Amino acid sequence: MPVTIYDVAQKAGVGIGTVSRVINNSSQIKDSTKQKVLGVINDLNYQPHIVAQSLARRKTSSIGCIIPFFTGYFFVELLRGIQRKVSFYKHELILYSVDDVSKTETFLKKALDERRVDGLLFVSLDISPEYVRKIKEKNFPIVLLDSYHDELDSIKVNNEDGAFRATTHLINCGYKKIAMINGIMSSLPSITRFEGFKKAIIEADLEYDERYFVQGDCAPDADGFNKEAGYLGMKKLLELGKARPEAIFAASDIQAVGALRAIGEAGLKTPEDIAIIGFDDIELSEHIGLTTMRQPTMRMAGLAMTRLMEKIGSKNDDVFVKRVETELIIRDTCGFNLK
Amino acid sequence: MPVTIYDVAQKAGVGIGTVSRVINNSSQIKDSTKQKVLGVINDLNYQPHIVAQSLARRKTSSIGCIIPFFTGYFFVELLRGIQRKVSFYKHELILYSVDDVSKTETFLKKALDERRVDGLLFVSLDISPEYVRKIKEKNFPIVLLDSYHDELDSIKVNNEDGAFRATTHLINCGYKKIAMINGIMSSLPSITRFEGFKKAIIEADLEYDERYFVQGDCAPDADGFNKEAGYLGMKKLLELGKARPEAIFAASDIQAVGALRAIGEAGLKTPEDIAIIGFDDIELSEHIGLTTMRQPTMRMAGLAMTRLMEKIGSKNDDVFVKRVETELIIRDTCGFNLK
DNA sequence: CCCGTCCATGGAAGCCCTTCCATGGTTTTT
DNA sequence: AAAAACCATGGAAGGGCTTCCATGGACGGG
Repeated sequence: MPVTIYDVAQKAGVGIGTVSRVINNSSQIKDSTKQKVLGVINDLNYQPHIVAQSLARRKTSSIGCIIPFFTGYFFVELLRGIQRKVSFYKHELILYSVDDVSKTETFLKKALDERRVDGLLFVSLDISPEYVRKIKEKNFPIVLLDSYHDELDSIKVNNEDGAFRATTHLINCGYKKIAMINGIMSSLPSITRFEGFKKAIIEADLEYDERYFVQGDCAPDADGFNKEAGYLGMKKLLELGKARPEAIFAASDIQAVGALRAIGEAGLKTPEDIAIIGFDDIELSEHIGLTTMRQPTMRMAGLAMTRLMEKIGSKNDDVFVKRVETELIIRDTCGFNLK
Repeated sequence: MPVTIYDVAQKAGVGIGTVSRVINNSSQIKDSTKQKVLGVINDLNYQPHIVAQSLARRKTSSIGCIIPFFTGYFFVELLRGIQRKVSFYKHELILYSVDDVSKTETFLKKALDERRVDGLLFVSLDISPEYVRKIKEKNFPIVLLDSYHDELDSIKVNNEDGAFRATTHLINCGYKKIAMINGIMSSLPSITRFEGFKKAIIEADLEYDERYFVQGDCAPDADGFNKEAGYLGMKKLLELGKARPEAIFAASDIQAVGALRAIGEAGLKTPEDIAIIGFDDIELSEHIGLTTMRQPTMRMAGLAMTRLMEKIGSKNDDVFVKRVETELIIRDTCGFNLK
């Protein structure tokens, strides 16, 4: 039988209220009493029962994270940053990883209705109007990370600018026939990255060729930001034969990896035959020398968590939006270092 | 104010016990009553308060996972399998990711003493005798995954055999000068993989050359199973000049990636100049054509979770040990397909 | 020396469920 | 027809904490 606050109180010859005050570091306590209670706590090896505390405090000290865990390593790196901050705030992280987009709502429902978490980090997914309404209604603390909705707090990356600069970098490297491999166009990052790509092409007075824009073919429940999509997209571009592009902007590093494979299988070399730039800067990119636009994952995760904890503390309801910038990381695949 | 079981009971004109029975699908309930209560639950949009349920049931419906999240993608893939099963069992997953080995105990303490989780999955880490004792004492449900202790349940991979077969495969490909890049030798997988490597070398009547065995140099808190360690290890082997090995067995895929980079930087090619085989079969290995020993991550995760749920259900205390086998995945880097 | 303050403290009530026991009604048995 | 067995149900107790309110002692001021 676990030791409870009553055992401690009895053995210390004080009331349970006093023990509770000691545990919670209340100021209204005589130092001698505090030491005595602390001694007993130590002797009995007492640990407060977190669940009971949660019930009484009406706080769970845990935050939930709804994240499409399985579609890419970008998320893994975000998760890293999140976990770090969660520990820092002495909270627990409950992971709701979505491997099938339809689960998003199930998880939202759980988090909102069951009151198991104090707040929610909602990563890279779309949120339905119905749940936005529910969230506003309950004034439930939530922060969108790498996602956006105008009524909710969000940390997002400047995708358009990132795509613009990625494409511009390829242009500066001297390429004229530039293609883009994108995710499915129903996702916001896909749309904005495409905008940036197109803008760069047009501002440089290059011709926008529809054949040079391919969307990730993928399984119905995925988002196209994966290896296969990159591979298949590249295949499609290679089928253009002589008209094939000289350089590729892939909307994610993992797509770039797939594309690289297709390029290799075609007996071509990077960057000599086809240059490529990715987006994300996931860990493996460094190893394969992929030029890419780095998303500041740690920073994004940190900002999101800080904001979330702030909201949990004080339920203010102004909408907070933070946009972070990407950084061009030049490696081998863009051909920049060839000159 | 959230709606409670009392509100439901009152509105439905029944007692709280009855409502509770409906929620929990008790058999002892007249169907007409059940329907009536269900109706009210729906009307009021009632959701049981999970924390209160946990307290009353003395179950949290959540399981914890202590995992060295940040040292490799192998863990990410295990986590994938774990999460899938956790959802299946309608539980929650609390993630305790260890980025600094010293945190292991902190997390163990939390999980054991605070009673926030019903059980624990302990992945790829070492557990101190003190905690083994505590666990046995409390009969706390825990399963070690990719780790081992003779008094606790564990799912482990046959590392020795895997390493043996990996090395043998290189031998079969015709290489004679074979090196191994390993993690730090204080970790069990490192030790057993080394055993397998050595056994293969000796059984093939090749000479075991000490210079061909390098341990991952790495940060003090890491385990050497990472990219840098692979990179540095390979550099060391390349410094051997003419005496350099013809083929490498890397104890993890991510080390192989690092090694590959070092090979590339030295102007050498794989597998023509130096062949390499990894261990793990992480997702990216397929893309870079890395020959490797696949660890059945999904299966391991599934087995561990199944066992854990079984233990949570019925506290039997026999020790369960399951050893799974690796699978040779032949791709490009071993040179097998060159012939 | 008495009264008003202020502190440290005890403990009841409350958080929201589950579960056990008691109850009254119904059905079966003899 | 009475006794026995059975059911569905209500609600108190209990799970382990926090917090508010009441209390009594110490202390300063008049």
